[in-house]
Order: sequence, then structure tokens, then C-alpha cells
Amino acid sequence: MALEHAILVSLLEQPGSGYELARRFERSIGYFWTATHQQIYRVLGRMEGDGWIDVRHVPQEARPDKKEYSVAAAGRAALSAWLHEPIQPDSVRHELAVKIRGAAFDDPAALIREVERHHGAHTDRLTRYLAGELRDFTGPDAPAPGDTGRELQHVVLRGGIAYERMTLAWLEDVLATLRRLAER
Amino acid sequence: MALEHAILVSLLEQPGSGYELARRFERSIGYFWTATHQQIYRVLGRMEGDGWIDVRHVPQEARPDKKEYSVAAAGRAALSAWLHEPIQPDSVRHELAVKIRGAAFDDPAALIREVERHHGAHTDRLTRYLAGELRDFTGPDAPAPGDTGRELQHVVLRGGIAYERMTLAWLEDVLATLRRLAER
DNA sequence: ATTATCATGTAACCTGTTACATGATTAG
DNA sequence: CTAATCATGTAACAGGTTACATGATAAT
Repeated sequence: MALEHAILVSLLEQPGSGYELARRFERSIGYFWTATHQQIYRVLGRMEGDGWIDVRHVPQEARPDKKEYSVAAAGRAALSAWLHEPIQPDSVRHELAVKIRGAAFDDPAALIREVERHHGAHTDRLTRYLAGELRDFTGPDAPAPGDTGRELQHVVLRGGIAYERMTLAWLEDVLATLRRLAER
Repeated sequence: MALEHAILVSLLEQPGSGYELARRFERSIGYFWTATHQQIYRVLGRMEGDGWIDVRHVPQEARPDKKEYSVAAAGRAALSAWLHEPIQPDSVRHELAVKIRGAAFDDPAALIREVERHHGAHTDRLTRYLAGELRDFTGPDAPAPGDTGRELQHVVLRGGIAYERMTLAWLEDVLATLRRLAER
């Protein structure tokens, strides 16, 4: 039950529409939580019903009108309560790892392409994260000392970067292993 | 739709009961896929209905009887088909990261304990993985060159180890950041 | 013409979690 | 006597995915 809370955090950082939230989940929030627009609209409806968020109808020209959501007092309270509850460490889901172990019962060499493809996708992600870090957290845009929000955003981004780097190194290990096995 | 496939891989490595599968998902398979016994029994029922697996009733003394499942031809074919399909790189879900960014709107110092707790849990996991590696993949029990299955199991375990090490380093970064913010 | 972007939603389905339920044996 | 291990399941609910659905503007 954390999509609600991820949305609350995002709306506290910056109010916005369901569409805008969906875009943020593709970008910055995407490196620690994912959600599609269908999920977001559903949850926004529930959160509005529960009084966690307020809506403001924003008419626009040359674009469809939008509903801008912002966090209400009850939402802030719900977030605060959740922050003080312990959660259990997340467990991983690596579909690719299932495939790698499954390859023992099929042709390991056939997996090489797939692993290379994943390596490419993770390289792209890492590149985007690093570009974001350079843009938002270095030079004149570095967070001022005491800018808690920005500092915390940065440490989470560093987590995303560390994850992608570790994944790339592991995929290279996997490729070397698969190639060694394919040679015989 | 990978629980089916994870179960197929596990049953190919070693036939077993739903209970045994649940235990494996807590251990070796747990570092890349999780499932509870409820989920496993439900999926085993469906897989049996689809003819992917065969059941053998095994009477036992001093223990409840068990149903031993093994992979049928149709199951092997289904696994093989899935192995040849491309999958999209897994997206991450780090509930703790949601909390860290949320802490900007609450008390960051209050998160320190929680992060320390997670650090402890990941340390335990890493210790277990390393013990498993030592036991199963070094010394006299090292996989013979050409033992594809064992080699692939090892590379997946190395992925679990790399993940835990990266996570621990990141959590230390998070702790340092939170402590710095709490000092002011 | 076609594709991309902005903007919102419904419906059906599949997956995952939590709680409930039973019952024997073995070790402390 | 209490907890752990072995063994299997049901039921209700929450969360996530896929497909369908609409409709405007702007850029190529």
C-alpha cells in the first residue's frame, strides 16, 4: 500500500494532474516506484473520496482542461502516520534471473541476445539518471545546505544510479558466463 | 506471468511438493523471486489442470503425505517458449525510497532507526548468501566445468550478492545524509 | 495523412497479500 | 506445555496489467 503514499509525496513536492503524475512516474519517481495512468486515476479517485487530496479544475486553452490535485490536511496526516510505521525490506523480482536459471534446461547461448538487450536498456537508464544528476544537483543548481527536500531527492537518485551500475556489472558477469558455456 | 515459470525451473532442478517449493522460495529462489505458499498452491492447481506438471502421491510415515510435482512435456514446452520471448527489464519498487523522499515533509531524523533496521536485515541476507556461496560453489563442491546448471545458479547468486552489497552501501549513504540533516 | 502530446477515464482480468483453517510429530 | 516443522488448502480483498475508449491540437 505505497502508491497512495508515493502520490502524496509527489503532490507535496509539486501539485499536479493525473497525467502529470503519470509522467513523473516515468521519470524521477520511476527509479523507485512505477505506476501507469490507469492505476493513478483509480487511486486519485479513492484518495479524493477519502479527503486526502483537494481538486481544482484548471481550464486551459488549446489543451484539454485538467484537474489539479494537491494534498489536503488528512493526506498529510496519513503520510505522516505511514512514515512512522516500520515497513519490511522490499524483496526483489528479477524475471531475467528466472530465465537465466531456466536456460540450463534449454539453450544458454540463445539468452545472450536477450541479456545484451537488457544491458542496453540499463545503460540508457543510467545515462538518463546521470544527466538528471548533472542538471539538478551540480553546479549552480546544487541544493543549498539545509535544503532537506533536494538533499533527500539526491540521495534517492544516487540509489537509482548505484542500482543501475550494479546491474550493468552483473549483466556483464552473466554475459561472460553464458559465452564461456556456449564455447564448449 | 513468471511465477509459473519460476516453479517450472525449480521443479526441473528438483521435483517436490508445494510445501518444499515454498521453502525454496524463502531460500535460493528468494533472491530473485518471491511467493507465498498460498500463491504456490493456487498456481500448482492451475498448472496441473493445464497439464504442465504431473503429480505423484507420496505416502509418508510420521509426517503428512505429500504430493510430489514434476514437470510434464507440456510444461517443458511452455518454459522453452517463454525463454525465447523477450521480456522487458524489470522495474524497481523501493518502498523505503518513497519514505526517504517523504521524510522531507516530516522529521528526517525519525527515519534513522528505520534505515538502520533495513541495513541490519540486508546484512543478514548478505551473510546468508555468502554462506550459501561458500557451501555450494567453492572447494570440493565447486561446479565441474561444463555443469551448466550449477554455473547458472552461481551467476544468479552472484547477482543477489551484488544487489545486497550495493544496497548496504546505499543505505550507509542514506544514513550519512540523514545524520547530516539532523545535525542542523 | 500520420504521429506525438495532452488529458481523462472504464472494464476485465490476473496477481499478490492477509486471514482463517486443520492436524500430526518432534524438540525444548 | 509450547513452539517449530511438515503439509495442504480456502476466502476475501487489494493491487497491478491490458485492452478499450474518446478527442483536441501541433508538428512532420
